[in-house]
Amino acid sequence: MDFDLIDKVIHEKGRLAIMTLLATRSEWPFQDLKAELKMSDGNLITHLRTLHQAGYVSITKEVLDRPQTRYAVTAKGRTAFRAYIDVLEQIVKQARS
Amino acid sequence: MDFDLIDKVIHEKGRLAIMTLLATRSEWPFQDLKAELKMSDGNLITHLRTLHQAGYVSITKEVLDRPQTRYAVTAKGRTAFRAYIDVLEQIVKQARS
DNA sequence: ATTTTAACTTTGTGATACAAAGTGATTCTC
DNA sequence: GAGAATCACTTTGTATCACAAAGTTAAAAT
Repeated sequence: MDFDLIDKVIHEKGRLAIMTLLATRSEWPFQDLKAELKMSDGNLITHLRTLHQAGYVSITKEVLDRPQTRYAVTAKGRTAFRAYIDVLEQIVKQARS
Repeated sequence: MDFDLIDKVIHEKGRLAIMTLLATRSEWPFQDLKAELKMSDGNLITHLRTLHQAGYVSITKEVLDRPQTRYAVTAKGRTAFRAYIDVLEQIVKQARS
């Protein structure tokens, strides 16, 4: 098992939680993520920026009633997330044997 | 899914690799761990100390031919590791659904 | 015009990973 | 017995990072 396969961008409690959420719906407004994750604004946005810079998350800014920024997983993000989950699965499998 | 269940002591690439190795045998000499993990002395020993301070790893020092320090998982460590692996499994399961 | 809300940015603290180099003790080699 | 080698550290330094708290900007509601 090569643990260097672990994607450090995803392998962080906060960002793993974000990616897991993002994977379940096509889009998430900032406020929803914040409510769900109970992170501070600063912390949440920093993680989102990190994911965005890695190309894993897209950002859509729009002003409807109030300004609303929506976040979504990109194709690249989905691939990376899937790969990360595969690695976790391998680790679980190995640990159970 | 509550990502705060993730044990930060184990949830680190290096220490996860160490725990995974330690779980496979009853005891590991320092040199064997080093050879297997390809970490620097300082990095390896720091992670081992972190694991030891958490009560997850025991240390046995002995001088045979050469000094040899052997590391092993404690009962507490085994429980924590199993719990961690359970969390990973939950994450995998959720991500796949 | 002031307040409120969303979405940031900035600042600061504290922890941590990691490498590289140094230390002390023991043993092997000559 | 002196010097080299080996093991297991420790120390030092750098760079990154998580996270909280407080400040900022812009738009909309009152």
